[in-house]
Amino acid sequence: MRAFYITTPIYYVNDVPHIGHAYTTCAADVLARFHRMMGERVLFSTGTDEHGQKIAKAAQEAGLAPQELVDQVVVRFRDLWEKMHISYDVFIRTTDPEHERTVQEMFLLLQKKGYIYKGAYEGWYCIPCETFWPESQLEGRFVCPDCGRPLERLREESYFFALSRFTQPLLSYLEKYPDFVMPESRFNEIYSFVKGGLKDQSISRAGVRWGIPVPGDPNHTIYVWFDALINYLTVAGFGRDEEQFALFWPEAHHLVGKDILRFHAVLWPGILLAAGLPLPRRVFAHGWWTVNGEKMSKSRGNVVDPLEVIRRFGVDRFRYFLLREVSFGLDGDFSEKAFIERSNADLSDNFGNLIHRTVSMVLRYRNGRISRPSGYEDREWEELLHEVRERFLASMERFAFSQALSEVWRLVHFGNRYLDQKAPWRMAKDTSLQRELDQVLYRLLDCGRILGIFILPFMPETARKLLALLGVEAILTEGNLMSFLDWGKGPETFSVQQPEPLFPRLEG
RNA sequence: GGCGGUGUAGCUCAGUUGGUUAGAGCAUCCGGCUCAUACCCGGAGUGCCGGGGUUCGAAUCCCUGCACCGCCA
Repeated sequence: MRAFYITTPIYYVNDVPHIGHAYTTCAADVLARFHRMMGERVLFSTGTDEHGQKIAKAAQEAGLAPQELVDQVVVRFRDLWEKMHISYDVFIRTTDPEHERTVQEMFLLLQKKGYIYKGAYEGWYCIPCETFWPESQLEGRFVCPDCGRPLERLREESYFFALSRFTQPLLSYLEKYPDFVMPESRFNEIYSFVKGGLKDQSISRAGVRWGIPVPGDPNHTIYVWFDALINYLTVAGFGRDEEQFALFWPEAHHLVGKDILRFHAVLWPGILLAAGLPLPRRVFAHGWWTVNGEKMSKSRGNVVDPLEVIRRFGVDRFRYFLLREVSFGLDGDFSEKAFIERSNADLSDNFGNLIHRTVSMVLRYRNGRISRPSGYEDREWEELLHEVRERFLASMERFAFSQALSEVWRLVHFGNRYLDQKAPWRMAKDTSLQRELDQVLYRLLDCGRILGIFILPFMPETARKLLALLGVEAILTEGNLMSFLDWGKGPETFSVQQPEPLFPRLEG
């Protein structure tokens, strides 16, 4: 049985969840649900990154112990994922003992293999912020970019990971697997970055207490990114569950924001190569959301709260908008106007209304029951579905969610056009056309059933409602839905319920 | 400054290896329908950043100019 391992980054808990977190996690959820729908073994993980100086400082300011602070913020993430219908299998926290053990194990492994050495880290340091700043971020002015106070040149003992030794192996790997980093523009960036030569990476901090101790040298804690990246191994069962690890690790897919691509596409592969482990199948960097054309920031006060969007518009409208509005990988803009227009046009007018008018006619002309009539097959429908399915699958393979959805909507448009052309309301008045009326209505119900399957990964709640409306929700217990994605795979007799609009139009 | 990318309809974008009259959605205008959530269907449009080149043929390849974006320094 095929396996699929999909991860979100673990989110840093110095921030409460916003639309960016929701975006990545939603996309990961769609992939997880899609691969489950195809009958694969799926492992879907998300979680929180809880160590580091910033957390310790925030806790101190709040008068809490670091662990108390992170415990509080974690609840907000878990709560949002529940409300967004995120079907994660594992919620990992970097403070989990299991994870801390894995990180130390990896540290020891790389040390044993000779890829970790002790050296000194020299840079510009802000004493109040307790942060090192690389010269490239200082623009020639030696003041702290955070607080504006003067920096001091400081030298600190540190453990280093010999990343430079993996420049050539990583370059070869990128050449061999051009799909390793997606989209292509990001691949090019990473490739040229690696080509420029990699530097060894400091992977410990001497002054930071809130972190995982370096094995055998408790004055040092492990650098947050080394700590964080290894979460993907912890989840997969590294050093703990060999069977699970062998199944899922080679099938790992990482979804990341473009800001953290380099850690995932350079440092992380370096660590894995050093450890002698396979690299993930894919690292996909998606874009950012602006709000009403402006960058989202706390100081502007324009941060979109996903809970608020869900409360006002419903979870499936939100999920649909996130994945349909912009093509995955590009930046997008979130605005109420765009949200309402997208939702009304696609979900209410085209999709919801097609279902509604179909079911209404089945109720009106056939008391809600239609048996599969002979000769209901239709070549045009069949050809369209086969093409849509093929292109849908190809799009999903490339994480091209927006394209996948627009493929599905070709069926929706065809359904509406078909209804207009056939005009069943006229057939109903002509006793000689009763058989044809059955054929038309059955095709449309079957189309609704197939739409329900297609949208299941994207809008699970709506899919469930739709399939229940058509009386075919039993299909949801099937392990592999792919074989039901064809004509006539529905029941011998459709028995529909009284319809409520799936997506009432929103007032702008 | 180096490398990479983008520039297509009013707006957001798609255009596979160069091959008929360049597409989609939204917006606009006109017509139709009445099963439906004032929805849906049909039609009308307008367009390949500027300049030069290769070719029987260029949105697609090459050169150049301009504008914008990303990564790096």
